[in-house]
Amino acid sequence: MFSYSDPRTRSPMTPKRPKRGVRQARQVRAQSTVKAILEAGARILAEGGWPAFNTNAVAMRAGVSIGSLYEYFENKQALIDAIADGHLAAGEALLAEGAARLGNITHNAELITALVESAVMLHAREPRLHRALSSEVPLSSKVRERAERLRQGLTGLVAQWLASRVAEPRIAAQLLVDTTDAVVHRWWTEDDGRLVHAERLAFELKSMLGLYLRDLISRSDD
Amino acid sequence: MFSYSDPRTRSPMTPKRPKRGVRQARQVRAQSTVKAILEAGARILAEGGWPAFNTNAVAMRAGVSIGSLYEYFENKQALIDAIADGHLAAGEALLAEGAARLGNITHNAELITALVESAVMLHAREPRLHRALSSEVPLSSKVRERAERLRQGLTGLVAQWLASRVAEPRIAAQLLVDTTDAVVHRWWTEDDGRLVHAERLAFELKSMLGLYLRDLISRSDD
Amino acid sequence: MFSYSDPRTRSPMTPKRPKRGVRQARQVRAQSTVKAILEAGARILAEGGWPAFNTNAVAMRAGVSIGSLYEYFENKQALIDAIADGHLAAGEALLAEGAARLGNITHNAELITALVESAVMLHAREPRLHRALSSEVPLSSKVRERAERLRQGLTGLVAQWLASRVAEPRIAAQLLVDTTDAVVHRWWTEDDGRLVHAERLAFELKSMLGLYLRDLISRSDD
Amino acid sequence: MFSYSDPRTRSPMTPKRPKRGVRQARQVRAQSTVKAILEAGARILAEGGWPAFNTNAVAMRAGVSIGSLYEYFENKQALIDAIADGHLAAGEALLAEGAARLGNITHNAELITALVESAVMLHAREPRLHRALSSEVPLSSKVRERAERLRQGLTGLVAQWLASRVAEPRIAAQLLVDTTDAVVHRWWTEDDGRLVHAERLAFELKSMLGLYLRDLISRSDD
DNA sequence: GATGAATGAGCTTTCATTCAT
DNA sequence: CATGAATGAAAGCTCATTCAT
Repeated sequence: MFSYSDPRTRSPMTPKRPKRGVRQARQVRAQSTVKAILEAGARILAEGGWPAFNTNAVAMRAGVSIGSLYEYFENKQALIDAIADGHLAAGEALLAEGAARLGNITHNAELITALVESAVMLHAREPRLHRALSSEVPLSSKVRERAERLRQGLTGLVAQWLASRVAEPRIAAQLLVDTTDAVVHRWWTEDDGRLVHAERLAFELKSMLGLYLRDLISRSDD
Repeated sequence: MFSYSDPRTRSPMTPKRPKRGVRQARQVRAQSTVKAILEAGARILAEGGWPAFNTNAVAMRAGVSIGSLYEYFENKQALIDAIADGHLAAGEALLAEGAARLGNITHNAELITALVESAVMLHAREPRLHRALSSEVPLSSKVRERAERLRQGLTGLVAQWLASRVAEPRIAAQLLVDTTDAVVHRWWTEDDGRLVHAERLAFELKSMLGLYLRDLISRSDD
Repeated sequence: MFSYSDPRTRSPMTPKRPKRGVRQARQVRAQSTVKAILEAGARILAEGGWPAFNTNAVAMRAGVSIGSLYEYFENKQALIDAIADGHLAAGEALLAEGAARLGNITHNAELITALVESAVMLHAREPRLHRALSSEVPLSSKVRERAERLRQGLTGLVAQWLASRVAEPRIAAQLLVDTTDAVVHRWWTEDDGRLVHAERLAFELKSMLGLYLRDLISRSDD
Repeated sequence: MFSYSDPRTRSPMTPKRPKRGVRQARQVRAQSTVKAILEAGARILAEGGWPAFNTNAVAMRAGVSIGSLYEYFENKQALIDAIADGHLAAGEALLAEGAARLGNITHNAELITALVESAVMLHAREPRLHRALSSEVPLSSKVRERAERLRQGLTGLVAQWLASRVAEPRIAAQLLVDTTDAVVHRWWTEDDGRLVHAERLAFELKSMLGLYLRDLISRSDD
């Protein structure tokens, strides 16, 4: 559900020691340090999972001293939260796009396709990192809430589209979204993406969701 | 997907140092010690998750010395594997039952219901333990393979039932099984089971799976 | 104000991990470990002061692993509190003795002498440790309260003796006690005990306190 | 015993790198920077004690970069020594004043009052800073010697006044000075100045010192 | 001279594991 | 066999100090 967030929303970007007269030149260096740390953290998480994720390893991998890491992240939790935040931002961007294009969607198939495609997009980019963040890593409640909000947002979007077409849009939306996300999640995380018949399964998934959706609409036509 | 495994498959059960000239009495005591450790471990995992799971805590909770724990389990990994094995055994039992009753199932709805009910059953018993084992805890490849085999077994069972009814039973079975498991997993692990509309959602899930299944069958009738 | 306390009052003596069926044999080993740690800590404090007092150094000096230290002391604070407690216990013992002998004291001079002698006794034993504990070391409020209670106890004892002799025993007692303690403290901690004229000064101190006391009594006789 | 020291004795005041062809303007700026740092340090020490005193915090509080701090103070020790020096200077000023007025003092009571009042004055201004400097903070031997010299100076002054009146002016002076300082110190540092009966106690202290002094004089009259 | 990002030694604490009793 | 005291590698984090800009 995720990629690197725009700096405005990223609080850990500001060092603890407030600096007066911050200069651009300095900021550039600092920005790249932060970026290096976040990327190193993400890579370590993707490669070795949570057990391999320790602050010294992240700092070393980022080619930065441990002190610098703690200059920009209050503690380990803040670091993983920042990484998760970056990952979530990609999902939020996708959601925003989806919201913009929602008006153009008229056919069931389009909705279903958009849903499945975006779920796949989200998982395909960094499957191992995604798995680590969504299961192994203990995220702060703040980040968990943000992820939940993202999920609610998506469900809301789908519910909105369904509103004029089915009797209980909320329930239907939740099933559609949960099924899509859960199934895609499983396919991409189990076996480290070495899934056989991925295309075929995605087709069947869309087919199943389509059947369900059509049935819902016909039910509410009565 | 998982009760405590039969002793035959559990290697750590046999103490490292061979015992000479001792029997029954000792063995009984050993059995109960092992059982106490496994239960303590499972309870700790269920209550505090992976972060709370440390060997000293498990030994203490089991009312056993840390030395005894290491007498029966080579290391921490062997312990969690044993706990996971126990959990898997429950799933395997359910699968065996299912296999036995498969012949009696004739209607789609029965299959779907059996599938969803058993998934719920598996998750409902110890949701926190299940979550811990299926995401937080780093399991050995051996255990992961056993879990995979269980999944394959279930998929195979469903595929077998479908074989005479649809064109591509394997693909269909995988979608049915994955969807059921993934969706139920999500519902039971998100929010610690405080899911709203759980009944309603389960109904819709069955409805969706039913539609898909009926469609598959009709497709292959052509 | 202080020596090593009797085990009954020393809470950190019990390891964190509660042990069932504690055996005597084991206890002996544990006791000596705890003692070694406390003594090492006291010596380090006495020799290098608070800056030199770090848990690794204490463990090493005690000939014990750092893990053992944390087996018996929850954290660094608990360790210094335990050391301070031990030191306070000596003072409390002295106070108890004093209380027992109070009835036998009839002359001013006896009271003054007892006061000054015990203050000296307390400081003479381990001047550097005493200084470290009473100024450099950040003690927990619990220990500070205990020290305060000890002081109050002594003041109370003196006040009690004065009660039948002077108008405002509480105020007088406080001045006597504070003066004695403060002056002796200064003499013993400044210059690391290399005080010249110590005897002479103690004599003068007693003389001064005696004059004050006699005056107080005569004042209240009017 | 202490205000900010005269620049002649303060070596760290001169920046390490010699400045060529620059004057006044720079020097003024440098002076104010140093002053800001010293004041920030004093305030931090007064508010949070030694544990809160770290160079980065001082620089920030002074509104100065950490680099600038190290431009003017070789290291942390030099900084705290400079702060202590400033504090000592206030005491030295008081001592100088006292020396000037010593000739006008003829009555015992005047001496005692001057002694106690100046002790109180010294402690009353910044009790927490005073406590921090006189106990928590590890001062260099240089500063400790300067403080000792101040004490000796005061004792010498009193001894000088006593010289024509008592037999052993040095001993007597030391007891008077030590008692005053020690007792006032205790009253002002214990309980952060929330002392009850402060007035009353000061009165009694003066009374006690006066009795002692009168006795000394009468003794030497014999 | 000033800045503040960067450094890394050093400190506290945890916990899997061993081994003497 | 059972015990639990002891171990020590490893991880999180701080802060005095440096140095490129």
